Amino acid sequence: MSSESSETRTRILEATVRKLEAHRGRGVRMGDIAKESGISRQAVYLHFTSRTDLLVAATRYLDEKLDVDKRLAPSRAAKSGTERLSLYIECWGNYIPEIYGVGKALLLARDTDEAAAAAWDDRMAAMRDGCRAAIDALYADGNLAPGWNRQKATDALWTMLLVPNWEALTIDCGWSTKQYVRWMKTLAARTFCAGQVGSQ
Amino acid sequence: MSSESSETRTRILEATVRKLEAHRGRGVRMGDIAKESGISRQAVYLHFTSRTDLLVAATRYLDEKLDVDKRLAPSRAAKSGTERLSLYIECWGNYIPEIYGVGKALLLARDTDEAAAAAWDDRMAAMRDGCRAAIDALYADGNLAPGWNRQKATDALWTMLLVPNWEALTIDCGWSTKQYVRWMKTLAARTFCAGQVGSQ
DNA sequence: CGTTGTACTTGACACAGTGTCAATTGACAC
DNA sequence: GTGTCAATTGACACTGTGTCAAGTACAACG
Repeated sequence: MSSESSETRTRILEATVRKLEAHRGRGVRMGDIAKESGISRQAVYLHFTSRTDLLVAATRYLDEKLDVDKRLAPSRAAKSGTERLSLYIECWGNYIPEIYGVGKALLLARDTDEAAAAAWDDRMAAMRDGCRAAIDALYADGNLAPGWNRQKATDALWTMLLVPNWEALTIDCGWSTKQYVRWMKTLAARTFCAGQVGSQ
Repeated sequence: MSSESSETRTRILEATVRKLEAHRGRGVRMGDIAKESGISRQAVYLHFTSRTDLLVAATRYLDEKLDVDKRLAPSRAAKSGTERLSLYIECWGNYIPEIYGVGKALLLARDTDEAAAAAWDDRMAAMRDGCRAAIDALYADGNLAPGWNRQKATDALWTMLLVPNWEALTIDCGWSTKQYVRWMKTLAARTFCAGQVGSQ
């Protein structure tokens, strides 16, 4: 059911993404999505078994559409750990605003739904892999700042890059995503790269 | 109604705090709280107009019980900006785990309820005041690291200290609160204090 | 042409949780 | 005793999710 790709299914996914984007992931009901898709509420359930199922599918759909892998390529091709760290933050930082609505909805569903929690955790685990790869690259260069081991450094970097921090700085404090990215790069470099001092 | 202080009211608040603490703020229903208080569900509504009203009251109750003001005294009495920053982080960092359950419940209600959102924002605004005070003290000493203005530094410090970061490091990554506090102090000192280098 | 299958519609309904309402009980005070 | 106040009981409205059954529209196929 939720694995095939029909025209209607895509229309539902498009509508879901649109609605969630528009409402920042909050208060979007199955009926709203149905209306936006131009079909009945029940028809949505013909394609997705539950709200969570739909949210998860929408996340995957968006990932595909935005081509995460392609975006990550530069970071993977980096010549040094320092460069890799910087490029990874650049990539992820600019990705957050694009998935924010859908992500937020999943994050909210997380608190009542086991499956949503798993899907979100999966997502965060993937992001964590990127963090670990950057830290490992730094370590391989002998450039991981003293006082860190790879595990703890990965923990700290992963936490820094979590969505709520982007949310706080941009939505609550009014920073632009560009400012956010710039700051995170500086902070990470200063924190994890040996011999780095750098000012803001 | 929600302003007087009867014996039953206190019992409800105690029960609420206990339940939320035990379940980390998730999935606690009005009926559960009533049962925990040893009264009927409807009786709870005789004391609190809504779930949100109860949550907000529980937050205030807990604040009073834990005596926030007293805890903040050392930080306020600090002799230097650097010390103030450190003591503030110490205080807040150790406070988070004690209010986590209730805070989380409020944070979750925030997404569906206007009043809960306002209550939480209030709370965060208070925390932000503490951040601003620390940054101002640093600035007054001429010790705010170059590249920062007070506004942006307050934004950044406030974001660092937000609950989700504690949540990620302790609950998801398994750090102790002690480790968390130590790291936040180091990070903040290194980031905001002029001439500071410091290792982990 | 009729048959069959598929996608969708309509409307009813079960379920959980919040919040409301009305009638009742029990205790204590005057 | 009578009044008052706190609490109880049970019914109910409302919202949103998810299910179910019957019906419709349409295309493919004999």
